[in-house]
Amino acid sequence: MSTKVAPLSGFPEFLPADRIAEQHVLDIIRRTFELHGFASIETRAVEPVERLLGKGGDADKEIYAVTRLAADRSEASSGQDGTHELGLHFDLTVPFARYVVENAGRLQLPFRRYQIQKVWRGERPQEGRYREFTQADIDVIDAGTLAPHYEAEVPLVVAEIFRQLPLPGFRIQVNNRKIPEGFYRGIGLADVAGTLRIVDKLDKIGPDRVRSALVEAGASAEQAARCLALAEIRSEDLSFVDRVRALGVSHPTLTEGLQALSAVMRVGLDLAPGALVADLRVARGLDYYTGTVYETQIVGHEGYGSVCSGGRYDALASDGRTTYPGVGISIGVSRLLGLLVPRLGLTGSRSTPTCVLVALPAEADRAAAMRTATTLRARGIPTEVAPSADKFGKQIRYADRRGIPYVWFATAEGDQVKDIRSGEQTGADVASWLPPQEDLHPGIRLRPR
RNA sequence: GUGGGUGUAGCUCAGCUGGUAGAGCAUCUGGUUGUGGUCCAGAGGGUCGAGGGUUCAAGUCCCUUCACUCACCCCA
Repeated sequence: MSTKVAPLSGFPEFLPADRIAEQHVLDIIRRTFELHGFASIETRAVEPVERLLGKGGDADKEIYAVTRLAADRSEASSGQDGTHELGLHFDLTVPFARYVVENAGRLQLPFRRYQIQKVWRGERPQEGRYREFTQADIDVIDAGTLAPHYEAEVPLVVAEIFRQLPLPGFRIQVNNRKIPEGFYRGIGLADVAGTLRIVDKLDKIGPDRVRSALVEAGASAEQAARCLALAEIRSEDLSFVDRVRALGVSHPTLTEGLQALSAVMRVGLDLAPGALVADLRVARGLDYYTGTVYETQIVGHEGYGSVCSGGRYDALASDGRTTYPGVGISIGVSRLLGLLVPRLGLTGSRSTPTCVLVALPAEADRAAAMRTATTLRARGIPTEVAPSADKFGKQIRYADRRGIPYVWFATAEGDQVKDIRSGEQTGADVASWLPPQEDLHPGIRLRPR
């Protein structure tokens, strides 16, 4: 057995400073979710495979199965005798829908929840695509019917979060699947899903290749042209409605979709102007979305992929008698960090939460140093004692390497604290000294590039 | 799952038509005998991804395999 260690592709791990940046982002997300009144839940990592299957398109190929190493065949089989094949969840929406059905009698509906957890997909990893990654979800689920105003609310929460991050800009693109669906039916194209999939590649392969792909898939030249005309519509205001109408297609589903998207955009224009873009080419997301869909690009990194997406699902959760429609949006925290850290140089302001290192003149002084540390900690100042009574130069270097801003010295003239960035060392009282607020806890910074 | 690329020190990489393994950065020590960062000197660190083959001789050529990586598919 080899002792050689190597990274596992698609299972990213951060060094401490970058992890601090990730935690900072997670803190912003959590604080903002709670500010909007979403309650936290955590669901188990596994679901019966049969529950996962068929909920996410090709997801079945991506599901990681979980079995005991020592399990025999009968134990791993699914079904009858109370045993089930288990799989790791590939998103947080499917488990949440299960959770709502399971606890419907104990939940107050409509239920607003957030959930920040790892998910797993057995894909080929590459930049921004992982096999294990963190998602931060909010969803609202109700019984029977779900008020449409929630479709406008969830992306605005995300916009509020993204505004707090050091991003060059972002666009939450919104569409309603009923628009292309009604439009395609209105011009006589029956294969809605297939057409969507081709049109969705517009950014990547350009209009000419989309046109030929559509024709190859059975559309006439004229139908292909009209699909492209629809897909090219994009607006930050409500003008997309007139532009769709100008294409002269009418279908009741199309009308429904236009009304729904208008309602979302109207709220966005009022409360977060510029954050939402109606973009009629957006189709992506898992199969279970039935109306509004969201996808988010970072300005200048459009090819990187969506860092946040979601939508409305009307039929995902059902116990057979009651259906629980919902709408939700999911921030791809790992993907977002995969952009922020390597591409934009985001990292932690230090590699440890420690604010003060208490220097140790001699090992015999450890007890006194620990008392000093205890006093500082009691006032909320993250503190550690030097690992050994090395020369002070080494102890200072210990702090410097980790980005710890202050070193505390007990001297014959009384306690002194040194700001190792400026080199300034001054007398300090362990019972009252406080660092500036911005030094108390690590924050984020951009690496000089 | 399909197709391409790359595997040499902790990291980034050099290593010619085969001839005894190298640099920079990082780490540690000393210069600096209890106040870091700069500078100078030195040291440690490698089954050259793994296995097989060709050869007097393989990091270098051939085969197999694994890993990583990029694109496709799909997606956060």
